[in-house]
Amino acid sequence: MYSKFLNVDPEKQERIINAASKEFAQKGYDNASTNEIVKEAGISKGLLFHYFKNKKGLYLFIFDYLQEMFREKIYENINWNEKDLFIRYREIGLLKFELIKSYPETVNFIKVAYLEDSNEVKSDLEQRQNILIATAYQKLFSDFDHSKFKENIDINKAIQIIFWSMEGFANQQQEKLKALSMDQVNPEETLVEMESYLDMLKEAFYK
Amino acid sequence: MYSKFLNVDPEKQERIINAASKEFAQKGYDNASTNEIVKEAGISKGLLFHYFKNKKGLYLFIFDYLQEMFREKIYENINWNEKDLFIRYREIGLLKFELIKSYPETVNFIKVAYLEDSNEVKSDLEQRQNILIATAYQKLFSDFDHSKFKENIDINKAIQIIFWSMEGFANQQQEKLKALSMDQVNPEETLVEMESYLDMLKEAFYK
Amino acid sequence: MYSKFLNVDPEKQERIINAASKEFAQKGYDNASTNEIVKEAGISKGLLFHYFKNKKGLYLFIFDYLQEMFREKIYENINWNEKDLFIRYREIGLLKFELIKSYPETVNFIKVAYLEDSNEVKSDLEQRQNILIATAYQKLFSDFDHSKFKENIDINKAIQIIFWSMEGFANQQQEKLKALSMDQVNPEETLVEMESYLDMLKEAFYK
Amino acid sequence: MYSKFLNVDPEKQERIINAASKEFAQKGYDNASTNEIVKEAGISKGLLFHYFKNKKGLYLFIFDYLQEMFREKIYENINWNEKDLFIRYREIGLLKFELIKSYPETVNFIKVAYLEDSNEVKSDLEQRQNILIATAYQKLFSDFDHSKFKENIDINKAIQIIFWSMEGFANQQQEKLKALSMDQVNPEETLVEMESYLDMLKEAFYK
DNA sequence: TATGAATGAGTCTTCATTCAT
DNA sequence: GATGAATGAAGACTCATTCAT
Repeated sequence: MYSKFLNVDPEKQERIINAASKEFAQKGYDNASTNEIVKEAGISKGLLFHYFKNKKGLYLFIFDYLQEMFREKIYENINWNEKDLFIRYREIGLLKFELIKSYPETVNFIKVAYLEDSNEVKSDLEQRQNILIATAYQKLFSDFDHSKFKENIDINKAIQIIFWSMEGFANQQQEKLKALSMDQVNPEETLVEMESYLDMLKEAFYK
Repeated sequence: MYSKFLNVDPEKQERIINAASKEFAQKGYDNASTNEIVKEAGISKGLLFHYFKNKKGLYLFIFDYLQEMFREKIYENINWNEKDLFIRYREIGLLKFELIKSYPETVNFIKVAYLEDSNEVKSDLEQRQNILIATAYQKLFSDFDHSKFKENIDINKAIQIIFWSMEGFANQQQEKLKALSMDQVNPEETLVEMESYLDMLKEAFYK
Repeated sequence: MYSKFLNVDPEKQERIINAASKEFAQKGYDNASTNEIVKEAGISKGLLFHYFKNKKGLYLFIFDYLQEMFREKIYENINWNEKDLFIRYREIGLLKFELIKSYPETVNFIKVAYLEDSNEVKSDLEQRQNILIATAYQKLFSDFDHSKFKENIDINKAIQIIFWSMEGFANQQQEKLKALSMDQVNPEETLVEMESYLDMLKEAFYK
Repeated sequence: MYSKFLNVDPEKQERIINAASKEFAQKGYDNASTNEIVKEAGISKGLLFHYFKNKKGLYLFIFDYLQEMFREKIYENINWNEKDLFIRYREIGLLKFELIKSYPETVNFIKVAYLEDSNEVKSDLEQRQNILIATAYQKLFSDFDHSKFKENIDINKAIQIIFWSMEGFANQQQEKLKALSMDQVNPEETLVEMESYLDMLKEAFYK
């Protein structure tokens, strides 16, 4: 499918991926300009379409490529034997922080893609997201040791609340990041704050 | 500012507001077409720009107008004397449900506006949202009776967790709504489910 | 449908019709450039699409417009009471000559349109041509006085032969015209030659 | 000129000729895509231009090649000793029918080439067609026995009328063919109808 | 000989905005 | 106030042709 692209000079591949993910993340699918992408990547108009056939092909390639990259990072960095929910969440939080620090543009692309509502790519994205949720996501946010929860509560609902809280916390931190530069943020502090939330939830739902 | 517009026949005002909010909600700022708006509203191209100067002016007017409308609805329907957090959340949940049922298009506009990332209006929207959060929002989600909380917990963090949980729940419900039509949803059921989450959180954080 | 266009300054209408029919006649539908048309007509890119929606709309408008123009000329200049086939063909030949002299570009457009095979407009053209053949064409090349034909021949086949001969003659003359300029052609001579063919066919098929 | 091409594997030559003639016949010179041709022929982009220098070179080669092929078929199948015009036309009609049945794509290419009006190849084609008409064509449609014609008529004009009638008939049959598939056509019937026209013309112009 | 990546001018079409009426 | 004709830059995408390998 994308064999043409995957056979070219890796440095050029990277330039194109960076240019495209940045443009798509900033402007969304419809308003991203292939003109801008080729200008930024330093390639000709025709070449982009030689590689990807059309704008949609480029977008979905970038999506798949980055998704896969993050999936790999996650697989490598999560201790799948650990079944304690709170320990897992600490790991996830730490990893998320690392990823944002290392690949800010691309993290942003993936995040924005979940909100993309251009008719042109909507259904393809939804399909991909359903697959993702049914696989990696599932594995990441379930399969916990239930024996540690208090006995008189609905465990699935408790897990939901923890999930929502962590998402809320992450969004809050990202909002802060927008205003400040990466350097001004103290990762230690953020992680300590996250832990304090996790501790409150542990106190609430664990025996 | 928009005095020209506000002096015209109210029925025409409504036609324009409806046409514009629908178009913006469906396509986002950049992809919304002023052509479509004037066609739907039954007015001429020039008149729209006579009233609002440019597309951005129209967008921000619509945003302010609808925001204000919802603010009024909220003020009228919330019992501001009630300081119990969980009772307040029940009221908010109920009200949200009513609003979605009565003004689906406009609720959608406001919701989408918070995700709008067109460079053209981004900063103006952020400014408005900051103001909002500092005023109405603040009032809605704070000023609670702290005496009912357990004594050894960080009350502000508990309030955050409850807020994030309710946001997560609302988003989950909206996802469901997308697939189903409004009629197929059982409001009773939704509210019961919401209450069960609230009860769990109450158990966790109240004395 | 094309009311926008039909309401503008007739001189501008003419410029656009001339520019478009010339471009389409020379290059065919697909290869005609709307860029060239607007340049030649002295209007902006957007205006053309304001009038005609798209290239196809422009093409079909031009086709209908010119077709109708020629239809009117034919109706005015043919003596419909005359039922003698050979007198009718003399009239048609004379009229054709006049039209080519007065509207060389547009005659060319119509002629080329019958050979157009772009998928984009093929079916629309065929439909129009079927209608035309079923109406004007039919009337022009049928309804003759059969009593003057020799009795032992197939009259319909005789009429066909006369039709094909006149078409062949007209094409031959147009080929000559391409090489020479209009001025160098002697209309008298052409008409005399045509008559000599008609006389031979009359001798062959009339009593 | 095309020595590079003529020295390669004949099977590959054939693949290229078939692919190119099909594409050109279907879309005309300008809209034919060299991309499609190389894809269909199973060769690389560069190789096509290595053989033929450019698109025009390819087109004219194909034209000459097919023209020559048909010229040979004609020479082999026409009885050049027979000087009777009507017998010759019967032979030609029969041969045309055979060729259309055996080489539909390539016959189509030649036919369409005569209507080709792309500026890029127009003059080259016209030149070739003039040469053709001055040679093979001349021989095919002239050099008849004049002694059989009625004495008081212009024999050259009579020959023209017969030529135009046969062309008209052939076009009429091809129109029919477009609607129907080749299998649905009854060759017997077509030839009988052709003969009836020839008989009428014979009656008209022969002693 | 053979490949196919690379080019960039050209294609039609849409758009917010202006301005004479 | 109200109209809608007019603008032209920008959009995605295609194409014949070249050239390093």
